[in-house]
Amino acid sequence: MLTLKQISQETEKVLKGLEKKHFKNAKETIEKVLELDKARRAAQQELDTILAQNKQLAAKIGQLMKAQAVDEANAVKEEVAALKTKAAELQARMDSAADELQQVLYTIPNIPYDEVPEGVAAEDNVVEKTGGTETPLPENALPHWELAKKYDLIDFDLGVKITGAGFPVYKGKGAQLQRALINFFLDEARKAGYVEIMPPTVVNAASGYGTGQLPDKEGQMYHCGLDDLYLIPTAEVPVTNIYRDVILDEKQLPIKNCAYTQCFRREAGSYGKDVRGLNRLHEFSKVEIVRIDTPEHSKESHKEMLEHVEGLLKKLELPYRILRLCGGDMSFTAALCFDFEVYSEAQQRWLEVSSVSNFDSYQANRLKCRYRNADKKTELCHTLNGSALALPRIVAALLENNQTPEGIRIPEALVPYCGFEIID
RNA sequence: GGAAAGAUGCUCGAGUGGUUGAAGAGGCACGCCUGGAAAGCGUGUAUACGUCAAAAGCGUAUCGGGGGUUCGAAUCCCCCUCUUUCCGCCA
Repeated sequence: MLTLKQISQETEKVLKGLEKKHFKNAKETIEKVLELDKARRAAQQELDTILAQNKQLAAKIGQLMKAQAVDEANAVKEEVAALKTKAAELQARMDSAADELQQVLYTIPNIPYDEVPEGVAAEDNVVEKTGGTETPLPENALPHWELAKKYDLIDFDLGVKITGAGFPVYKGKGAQLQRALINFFLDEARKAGYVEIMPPTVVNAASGYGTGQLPDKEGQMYHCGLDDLYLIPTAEVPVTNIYRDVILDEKQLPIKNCAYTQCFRREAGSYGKDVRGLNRLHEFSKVEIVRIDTPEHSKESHKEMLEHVEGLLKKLELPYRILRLCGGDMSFTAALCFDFEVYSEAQQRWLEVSSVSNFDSYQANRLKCRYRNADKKTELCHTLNGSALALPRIVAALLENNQTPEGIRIPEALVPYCGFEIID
């Protein structure tokens, strides 16, 4: 969430940012925040004074009791009683203002950086770069769900039987390909200096709040009611929460972690024409990269992450493009975000395979993830993350784009990981 | 599932009602000492909020979380959470 300092000291900038993000009632909400903050501070000032008096009187009673001056002590006690009622009242006022303030702050999204383009939706995103090799396919090219069936790689019906729609079963070379991609992505991340983490796949509510999935996306996560735990929608959640309530040393930054996990998303309300095959799943594999950094260096970090992801797509020989997301299409918590899409020749459409975001201090403020700077002062870190990469759509594009009359060709970089050059 | 014990600062660990934000030890940082290092000695070593233009300073809160008793609670009472150990069950 935004810091009170940002809101009170840079009110105009915040308002402009919220407008760019198409957040409704920005002005009223910000005014409400400032008002609640003022109320809270006023209550605290008064309360602190009373508590200080109280404390002194209590010490005095202690001394009197020791000196056996019971009558005098009792007189002071009466004095304290009056203060106590007042203190309770002020405490209640302060707490309710603080609670309400917190609730309002939760509803305010992050503000975009200046370099984020104006815009409402996906159509307004800006294509930054296009790369990779497009390979035109013959007329009778098949979409990946047909190919998956033809070569017996993925069984969607079997998934329905075992679990439900959106939980495919990978078989034979299909399963091997999954494992190959995961290892390939992890190795590439390790070579780029990311420390591998294998986190839990189930998290508690505190972690959900830490990275902002709660309360915002409550209905999008699978929830284990009996134990009040959530299946992770991305490794971002457990990995970033490693740094919740932590004060790092500046020397430790930037922290670079990567993790492979299964990801679970309910995708409530998103059934439709675009969800065929691997295009949208409830469970999928993904390698995520996460960085914790100083404010000064986070933009540089972001760039490095973009280059890393681009490198992966190049090695996989997939046609790709990089989109700079517009204010209206960015996620709630992002300050700057680039999407990577690969072109699916058979479906004739772009598929999103990665989203690389800088959250500025927004996420860190919720996480209370801070670092001690050179002056020994604690400051909020910046957090960043990106998919590197999510498997299903990569698999879709690989199958579709590399189909030949002989079978599906495996890109060179993946051959050592797969142990085969062609799926036939 | 049953039973027991426990949760204190970066770590270990003392503390059962009165200047305890918290003894002591370790670690770490800085300084002295040294040719250099070790040892030794000295100093320092939480966070949040408020006050302030800011810093210093000062005030308040915080000994797992919440509530209560009390003039006063790390210390007493209640509830919750978590951890550990033993038994049972089990991949």
